[in-house]
Parts: sequence; C-alpha cells; structure tokens
Amino acid sequence: MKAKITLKDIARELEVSISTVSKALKNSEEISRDTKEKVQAFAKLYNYKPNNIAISLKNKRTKNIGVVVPAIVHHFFTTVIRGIEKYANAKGYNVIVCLSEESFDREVINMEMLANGSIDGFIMSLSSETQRKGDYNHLKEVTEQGIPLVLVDRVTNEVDCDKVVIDDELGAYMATKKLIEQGRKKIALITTDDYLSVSKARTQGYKKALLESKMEIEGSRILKLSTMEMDEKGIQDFFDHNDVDAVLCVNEIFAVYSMRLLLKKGLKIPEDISFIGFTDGLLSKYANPSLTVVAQHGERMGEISAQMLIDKVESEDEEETFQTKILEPTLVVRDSTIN
Amino acid sequence: MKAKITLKDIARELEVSISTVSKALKNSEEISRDTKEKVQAFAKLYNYKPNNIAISLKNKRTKNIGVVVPAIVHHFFTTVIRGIEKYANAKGYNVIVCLSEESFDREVINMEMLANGSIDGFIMSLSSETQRKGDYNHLKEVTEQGIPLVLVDRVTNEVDCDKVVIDDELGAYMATKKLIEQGRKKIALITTDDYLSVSKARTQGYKKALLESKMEIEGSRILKLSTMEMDEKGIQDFFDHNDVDAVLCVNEIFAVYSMRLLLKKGLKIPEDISFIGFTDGLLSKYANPSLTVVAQHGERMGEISAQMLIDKVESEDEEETFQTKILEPTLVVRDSTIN
DNA sequence: ACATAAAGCGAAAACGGTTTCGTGTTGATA
DNA sequence: TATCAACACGAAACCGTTTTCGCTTTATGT
Repeated sequence: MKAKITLKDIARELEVSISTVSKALKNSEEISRDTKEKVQAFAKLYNYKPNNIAISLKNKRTKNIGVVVPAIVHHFFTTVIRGIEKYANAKGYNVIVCLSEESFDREVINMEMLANGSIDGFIMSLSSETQRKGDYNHLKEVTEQGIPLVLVDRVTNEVDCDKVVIDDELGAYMATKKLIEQGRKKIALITTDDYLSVSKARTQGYKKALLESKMEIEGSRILKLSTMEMDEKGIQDFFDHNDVDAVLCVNEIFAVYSMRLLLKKGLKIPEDISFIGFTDGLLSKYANPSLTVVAQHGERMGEISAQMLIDKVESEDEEETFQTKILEPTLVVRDSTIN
Repeated sequence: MKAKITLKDIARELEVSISTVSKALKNSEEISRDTKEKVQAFAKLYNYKPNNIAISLKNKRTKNIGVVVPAIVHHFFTTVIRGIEKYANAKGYNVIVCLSEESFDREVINMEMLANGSIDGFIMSLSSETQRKGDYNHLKEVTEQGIPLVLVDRVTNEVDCDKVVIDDELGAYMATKKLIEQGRKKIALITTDDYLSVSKARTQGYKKALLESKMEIEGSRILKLSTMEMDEKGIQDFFDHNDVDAVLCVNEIFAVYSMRLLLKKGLKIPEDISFIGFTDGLLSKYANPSLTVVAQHGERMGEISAQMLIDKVESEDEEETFQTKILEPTLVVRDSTIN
C-alpha cells in the first residue's frame, strides 16, 4: 500500500523547499530548468496528485455542486441529474446528490450539511412537503450567505434566485388542445393538489384550453390525488363514476395505469378514448399502447441549471441579477391518441 | 449577505484565543463555565458552523463517499443509489455520484478526480466497456492507496475488494424453471454478450435449468444483443425467425418491447407465450400485461454496500479481509406468466 | 572594482479548524 | 512564607496547498 505523496515528501527527498516544489510543478519562471525537470520527473514517478481538500481550503472553492432532489427513482429527475452531471463534469465539477425523499426535514438537513463549505452552489427541486408548507427559510439562508442557488422544475417565487422551468401551463394547454381537435368532448384531468407548483400550472393550462374552445369545466372530471404516487383506488373510483373520452394526466404512471384499467373494461385506445401524460420516460415509450406525452426535456433543464450555476460561481462580480429560464415543452405523439 | 463566521472571528470579538473558542464549543472541561456560555451564546447567535473542508483537511476524513455507476436513467441503478444514500446519510455521509455512461475513460477520470482526497471510499458498478476491456488498473490503484472499495452488481474477481451481488445465475434458473413447470417447451433467452458479468451468469442459469429438465439448449433460441440498450430490429428479426412459447429477458425493456411485438402478431399473453424479465421496475409493474420479473433488490444492495464501505472506512485496523455478499433474487409473479 | 539587476530559491503567512503542551494565576497546604 | 496543584487559558504545530516577499548568489555594465 503506497500512500499518497505530498509536496513535503518531494521536498524532503529532493532537498529543496516546499515552495520550490510547488512552483516547479506549476512550471513557474522563477525556477531553473534543472530543478523543474528534477521535480517534475520525481512527481511523475511517484504519481503525485495535489490534494483536493487542501486546494479547496486555500481557494475557498470546492469544485463540487450540491444537487437536492425529491427522488431519484422517477425518470424525470434522473434525466435532470444526468444533464447536470454532463455539464458539470465537462467543467471539472463533481456532483453531490442528496435525496429529500419529498421530506421538508431531509431537505433542510441535506442543505445544511452541504452549505458548510462542501459545495460551491446548489441546484435543487423542492420537495412536495416544502411546497405544501411554503417554508423557504433554508433556501433564503444559503442565498444570504452568498451561495448561488438554482431552482429547477419545482420552484417558488418566494426566493430570489435563478430558476429553470418548463412552461407547464403551455404543455397542458397544448395537450388539451390536441384532444379537443380530435373531437374529444369529455376530457378528464388526473392531477394532484395545487400545492405542487407544476400541478397547479398544468391544471391552469387544461382549463385555459377548454375555455378557449367554449367547453365547460366540469369539476367532476378533475381528479386531484394527494401526491404524485399511485393511488389505484382513487383512479378506479374516478373511472367508475365518470364517462370520459379523453384523459390528461400530470405524469406517466397515472396515464399508463388508467389505460390498463380502461382496456380491461373493454374500451379501445385511441378509438374510444385518448390519453396524454407528462414525462417522456421509458414507461410512455414501452407502454401498450405507447403513450402520447408532453416531454419536459429534463436533461436540457439539468444542463441549463448547471450552466447558470457554474456561471454564477465563477463570475467575480456580485451583481444580484436573477433570471428564470422557461423551456417549451414538446408533444410526443404516440399510439394513445389518434395520430 | 452575511458571510460565514469562523473561529477567528469569534475569538476576535470575544477577545479570547482561537483555541479557547474551539474548546468552548466542544464543551471542554478545560474552559470555565463563564467563557463557555459566552462563546456558545455568541456562536449560536451568529449561527456558527464549522467549515467542513478545514475539518476534512485536519482529520483526513471527508465524510463523502464516491459512487460511480454506468447510468442513472435505469431503474436498477437508481434503486441502488437510493439504498446507498439512505444508509450513508443516516451515518452522516454525503454521496458524490459520478456517471461513467458505460465508458471506460469516464470511469477512470471520475475515479481519479475523486481519489485525490475528495472521498473516503468508493462504491462502484463497472461500465460495460470496462468489463469488455478487462482493464481494472484504475481500481487496483485506489485499493493500493488504501482507499476502500466496494463493487456492486457489475463486479470482477480480478480486484481484491468487498463485493455485493445478487445470484444472477440462480435468478435465471428460478425463472426458467418456472417456465418449464408451466409446460413451456420452447424457451427463448434474450441477453447480451457475455462480457457483461450479469448476462453471463444469467445465461448459465437459463442453461442449467434446461439441462436439468433434459431439454435441449437450442443456440437459435438465444439472442445476444450487443448492449443493454434497445435493439428493436434485432428483436423483431429474432421473433420473425423463431417459434417460441416463452421468453426470458435479462432486463425489463427487452421483455416489454417483445410483448408488444408478439401481442401485435396476435398472440395472447400468457396463454400462448410467457414472459419473464429482470429488474422489478416501473415498466414491469405498469406494462400491459404486467411483467413477471426476477427482482434484484437494488435498494438492499445499495444499503449493504454502503454499510460494508463505511464499516471499512471507520475501522482502525488494517486487516485486508474482503467479503462478497450474495443476495438471493426473488421472483415477482405478474400477468405475463400463467399464475 | 563597484553598484545593480536578475536569477533561483526559501521562509512564512494564509485557508479554518484541532490538539498538545506550556504558562500564569489562584488558593490551599505544609 | 514557600510550595504545589488545580484552573483557565494561549501559543504553536499540524493537515497540504499557494503565494508573496525577501535573501543570496551570480552576471552585467561602467
């Protein structure tokens, strides 16, 4: 087991000072050609690599970015993380991922752990509990400390920081519009409580499209589940008591599950009933029939977030100017709607 | 913007030495009750939190663990990461996630970045390219430096370290056995090249079950795709030229895609043909019909890996004793097989 | 021969903590 | 009154770098 070698070790072996070694390795003009070659050869031989921690302490920059997301087993967040990783790695940054598991407390704890020097900035997506409570003090604290923060997808406008979102309202609007154009009259919406910023926006888009086409907004056709997790009973009940010819769902799981349910009831998709979901994940692609969805471009969102964050981290000037980047969703048409 | 406060700041304000502040905050017996109260009150007021980087430098322990996995958009790895996070967080560790994207070079680069002091140990799953090349020098280097390493799922026995795997051979054996018991005679296998450790083991389990039942191993019934990614054409060709009554797939995507294909051909599942996949993900659960799978218990694997790693990190003694933990897979029976 | 500049290197501070080892003061004891 | 222990605190080393500044030594020009 050959332990890591330090500047001090090299200095001792070569009988020069630590400063000389440091400069020699950086090819400083100050050091003679001879000494530089000697030091560099020795360093290469013993595979010297500077200690990241020491450099972080010196520079007050860690080259780490903290990512706090509610979950990781959901396709959308994995694509966001992937986008972040991609950009961050290319810039020489590491990504520390923390899961809030939709819990306010875990979100706070994770942020506090990371905020004490471990990272140069945060990218986060709010947990549902945080959005329900509306308590954003932990976010405000880090921004007040001067730590850059980028909120992605699940955001709040109570905190001043950069934000990256997709136009959820537009996405739902586009989807609903498409269903209307196909002649659907009884369009249902399966969503969650409005405290989730994305659900609220999607519901608005759905309503906007209906109103624009002079269609009634029937409260009974809107199913509000309590969370983004599956509620099989809730969905079953809903379809037992409602006669609809199209369904817009705020995620892909609700949609795929509903499709299976109605298929079993003997309905034909998309002849008798159409489906559109949110999130262009594996489920939508491989469902049977495959699901038309509003794609959220998670990877792109991740990349942009990382770029905004790193720009801020690396910029000298302290001007407090925040921007919100709004991406346009895309409709990916598959077999669950009449093409 | 109130910047972080340091020991030095407190010391200056209170006109005591830095050491006194440090000790007072640790409730040292050395310091008088008076001073301790004064210091602690001041620290609380200004929300003092020690700088992680400084502590890391001093202790030579970062409380970070590095996780390098081939991908994150696949359900299995997300569950592993979740398990790691869960255990690690409970122990006060952060998780730095790096994606190799199945690339040898990215795997090497990521490890080198982290190995220079950023982490206390590694948990990793080999990229397919690494397994194909059979080059494990980057792993050997970190272990030689004394950095603990735990390999999970995609492992190699060319490196001496702790390992966590499921019994893939047993999983495939159980699945194949079940298909045989249901009276299936022409059982196909859709897998990948043998360089992937898991595929190799699964193929062996499949063959073992067939042999045990005195059934022929028909080479034409085994489809070896080049990677774990979808190859629609390859699968279509396969079914165009083969007459089978059951299919075992090494992941869930192959299985779900195949089901849709054969459903379109007019076959009935599971009456005419049965399917079993690997990985108990969303896809299996919500596919139509839902897919019987060999569950790999990724979250458990993650937890165990984290536990093994942290045990090693925190143990004083240097005894080089490595263990391999083999988990048993579970068959989750759904609608793609005759119950 | 003398002042000066440049070259080559080392000492030391700094980053923010922890910890060991003094050291000065106090009060009690012989 | 001299001695000593206990108490409360500070100085300094250390973790591994980077970087500024100052000191020698040698070469240059006059």
